[in-house]
Amino acid sequence: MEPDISDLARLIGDPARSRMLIALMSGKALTATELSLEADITPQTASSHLSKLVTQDLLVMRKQGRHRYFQLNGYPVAELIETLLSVTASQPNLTKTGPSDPDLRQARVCYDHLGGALGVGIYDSLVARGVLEDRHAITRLTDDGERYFIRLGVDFDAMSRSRRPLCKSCLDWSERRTHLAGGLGQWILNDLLMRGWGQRAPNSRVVHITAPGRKALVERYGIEASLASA
Amino acid sequence: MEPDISDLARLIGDPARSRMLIALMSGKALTATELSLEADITPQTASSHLSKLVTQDLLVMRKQGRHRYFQLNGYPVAELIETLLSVTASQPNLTKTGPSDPDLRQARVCYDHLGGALGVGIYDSLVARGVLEDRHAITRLTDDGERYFIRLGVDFDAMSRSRRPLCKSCLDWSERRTHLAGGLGQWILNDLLMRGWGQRAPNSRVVHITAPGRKALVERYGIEASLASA
DNA sequence: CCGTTGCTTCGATCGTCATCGAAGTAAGGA
DNA sequence: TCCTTACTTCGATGACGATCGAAGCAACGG
Repeated sequence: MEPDISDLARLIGDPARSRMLIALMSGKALTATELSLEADITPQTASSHLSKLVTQDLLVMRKQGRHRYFQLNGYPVAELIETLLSVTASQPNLTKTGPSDPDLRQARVCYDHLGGALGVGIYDSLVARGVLEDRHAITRLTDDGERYFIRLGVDFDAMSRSRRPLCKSCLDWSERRTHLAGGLGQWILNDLLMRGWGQRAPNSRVVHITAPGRKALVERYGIEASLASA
Repeated sequence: MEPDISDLARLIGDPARSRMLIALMSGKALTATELSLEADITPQTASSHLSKLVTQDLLVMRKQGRHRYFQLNGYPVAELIETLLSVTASQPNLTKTGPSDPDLRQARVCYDHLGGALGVGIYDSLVARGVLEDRHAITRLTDDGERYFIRLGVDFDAMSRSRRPLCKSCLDWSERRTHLAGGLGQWILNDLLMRGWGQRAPNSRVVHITAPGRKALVERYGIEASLASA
């Protein structure tokens, strides 16, 4: 007898619940009210849904005074959502949305790292420069790549302490190609944001790149200039 | 606007449909009648469900006379199902099944490669022997490993012609650890079956290992003897 | 040709569950 | 203290879709 996946799938299969899960792919913790707005439902409906998602371990909840903050319950859940997004996006018969948001395709947060055309462009450039090695869809950091990132400021000692993979290929749903996940993928996104080269949109996963940030990304990662344009 | 994953999830979220999808994780093509027996529903209900699964690209169908053979629509779908299995198995609040089938945990087909304790045991042993390198959950074949598999009879030229990754880590739902997927994972399963060291159970994903097969696996892959016992 | 088997389509039935109005509790702040 | 806001619980309602009996079409084999 294998695990019964239908409960899990059915849990995600409700439109309101799936919209809330997608919103939480931003990696942020959102309140119940924020999530009800995301899903365009009343707070009482959201409350009922969120209770289910917490009971069945897809979300974790933290109380802060009267606020209830919800987050995805870790990386496996994010991976599952991204896999669903990827399969959905690659199967035209399942896609009934109109033209997708160009900003979202350009650059967006994929849980804790950068996705979209920009994320893929950085990945490709790093591979072309011998920083990463992509062999049969397996991604690893080269020795040169390690030195490259040390120069950029990465603390590999701290990163090694985590069981988190350094490089992990993450199939980008909008580009259908690989962007970088893992510890280094996360570092790249955080670095970009901390330097002010881009900002996260307040209520979506979009990452807007500034004009100076564009130049900096071209220079830093060797991406094509057209990829960093707004 | 992101892809709407709720349709896909809801499609899998029906108990009868999920049972059929799991049955097809054996990698075999099954007829509509066989699938209706798997799901314990009438043929007419199965027909209705299968039509949906084909229309929405989760399954492909081939007619042979009066027989309709259904298969999973490729590796991304298998990956999605295995991810669902893994998340389900790791979340006790979602698991309401009784003790799992020990044969299924021992050795089973995961789409086209070997999973279960045996699959994980082979993986661990290959890592310990320097055939595979598992670094931060990324799996790659070492140079020694390439020679090792050439000696075993692997044709890497033929395998390189496929875009299929050589080694891919696949998270095993019963062991919660990695077994080997990709071209080499597939080769190992096929080799084992062709040599008669084990046989597939007729109506499940279980792989039964013969007594001589046990010895051979211990010798060939250096697994612990206890792992190959029935 | 005819009976059997595999599979599909149709439509009525009924179980499931998302939804929100109403009501209530708790936290925050003036 | 009192008003506002965040959130939960309850229960009735109605939309949705899985299900199977009935019927039909096509392939197979004696």
